[in-house]
Order: sequence, then structure tokens, then C-alpha cells
Amino acid sequence: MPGTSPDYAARLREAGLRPTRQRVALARLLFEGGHRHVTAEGLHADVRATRLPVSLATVYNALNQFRDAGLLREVVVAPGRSYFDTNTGHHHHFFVEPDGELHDFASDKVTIAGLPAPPKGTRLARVDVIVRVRR
Amino acid sequence: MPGTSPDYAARLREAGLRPTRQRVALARLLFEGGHRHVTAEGLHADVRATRLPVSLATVYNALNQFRDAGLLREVVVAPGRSYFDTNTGHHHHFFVEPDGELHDFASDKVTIAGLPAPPKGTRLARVDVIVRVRR
DNA sequence: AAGTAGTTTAGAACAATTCTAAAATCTGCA
DNA sequence: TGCAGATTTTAGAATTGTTCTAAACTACTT
Ligand SMILES: [Mn+2]
Ligand SMILES: [Mn+2]
Ligand SMILES: [Zn+2]
Ligand SMILES: [Zn+2]
Repeated sequence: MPGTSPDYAARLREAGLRPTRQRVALARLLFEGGHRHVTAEGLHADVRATRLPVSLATVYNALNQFRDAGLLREVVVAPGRSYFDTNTGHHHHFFVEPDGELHDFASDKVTIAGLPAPPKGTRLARVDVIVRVRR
Repeated sequence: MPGTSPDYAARLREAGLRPTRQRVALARLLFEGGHRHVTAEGLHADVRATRLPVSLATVYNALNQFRDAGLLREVVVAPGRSYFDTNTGHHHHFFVEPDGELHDFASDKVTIAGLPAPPKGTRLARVDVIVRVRR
């Protein structure tokens, strides 16, 4: 399948980010294969397993930059830990406790009707549905 | 209105918690008046304003114990900060960014239809809807 | 190749929360 | 009312997740 291999350097450049060794390695881990929900610590472990030395600070920097550039979305489900989501489309989550696993489900599966109007002086930004489940 | 004044000591005892000075003061702040969404720091400031010295560790202990006893619910909306909610009934939230304010709305206002079945081996625990709005 | 701006990094710093172990307080029972 | 034992509070240290600092390094431009 020639021409299918994604060019992460180009993708980063389009997002206004220099394609450094570290960022390209992180982008590959994040965007090749299916959608992922990662923590900074988890991604750091993954990238170090590729034998490329990348500091934890760089992982945090990259995750925040990728999020700001719209390449990732941040998901808040549990106190004291941020998840970053490679699926930036509209969707919702199952959160499995106590494992801390996240699973997507398409937002067009669900119908949310009758949402009250936003408080005075505010505009709707996003609706997050978190379905908490237990083993 | 005699007999209406809530007996926080009794309420704590029923929850299996000794009604200490600190816990009674915190319960009063939390449960008198309408529903509240507090952070540990915020509640600590409130209780210290009553001139009763209470350490921050005790506030954290009490919030966690109240939550475990079902007197409070923990709400996760923003990375790195926990909110505790005196409204333990079914309801959902507006989250106003960047202020960090939470507002309740009744869950029977909203209809959520077509939720996918929980992942294999898990049981539904709760559905949280967070409507993020911006000024 | 050189210059410059942007990036990475180790380590320090920070913020939220939890832990430790000693002092204080609550409770049930003399 | 006084004690004894169990629980709670507390100051301060520790831990965790994350951000900052400033020096070394690297990518892009010329
Ligand atoms: Mn962040
Ligand atoms: Mn907690
Ligand atoms: Zn997702
Ligand atoms: Zn609420």
C-alpha cells in the first residue's frame, strides 16, 4: 500500500510544530494504529521502550502542544490524572473503575434531549457524557 | 420554627462518624443553606472564618469520610482539583470555564436515550453529564 | 556553514492530596 | 465524674502529578 504510510513530520508542521525527533516519535505512538487514551506517564513508558530517550517534561510539553493544536483532546474522568485522547471527534466515554480504563462510544448512538439553556452570559462549549461502570 | 434546626451531631452519628467539633462545624457549613460545590481549600477557608481552628488535613479527611458515608458526592470536572457536592441526588452539571463554577441541573430535565451496553464484565454505576460552557 | 529561534532536558519548584506519629478528644463504663 | 481505650486531629513531612527554569541542543533559514 504505497503512499499510505503517514508522514508525521508533515502532520506536525501543518499543526505549526517543528517535527523534532521526540515529537515525531510521540506522534507515531499516538496516531499509528487505533485511537488511544494515554496518560503522560504511560506515553513516557511507551516512548522510552522504543529506546529513544525522551524526558517526561517533553512528553508533557508535547501532549499539551498537541492538545492546543487540536491533535488531541484532554479528558477529565478521575481526580489527579489527565487522559489525552487521540480521538478528537465528537464521542463519549465509558470509564471502568477501578481499572481507570476508558472506552469510546460514538455520540450519535446517544440522544441527549432537553438540555437546559446555558447560564446567563455563557455559551455552550461541549457536552461530555461519562458512563461510569464497575467490574 | 421549633424542631426544624438540624442536629448535625445526630446526622454524623447515623453516618457512623463521631460528631467532633471539627466535623460538626464542617457539616454545618456544608449542609445548612442550599446545595454547595466546594473544594477542600475553599471549605477550609470557610471553616477558618468561623474562628474554629481546623487543619487542612482534617478538611480532607472529613470530605473523604463524608463522601464514603454517602453524605457528599465527588465531582471531577477539571484536572488537578476535586469538587465535593452536597447534592447527592441524581443530577448533572454546567461547568463554567474559566471560572471553575459548577451549577446543577436536574437529571429529569434531560433525556439520555440509546446508551450502549456497558463493556463485558462491567455494571453501570452512574452517568455523568458535564455541560461545559464559556463566558 | 553560521545565525537564530525553537526545543529538549535535568532538576528544582509547585499544587493538590495523603501520610505519620504524637497530642488531643470523644465515648462508654465504672 | 473520672478513666481507659479507641478515635480523631494536627503539624509537618512525604508523595504524586504537573509545570518551570535556564542551559545545552537542534531545526530551519540564509
Ligand atoms: Mn494541562
Ligand atoms: Mn480522594
Ligand atoms: Zn475517547
Ligand atoms: Zn451538583
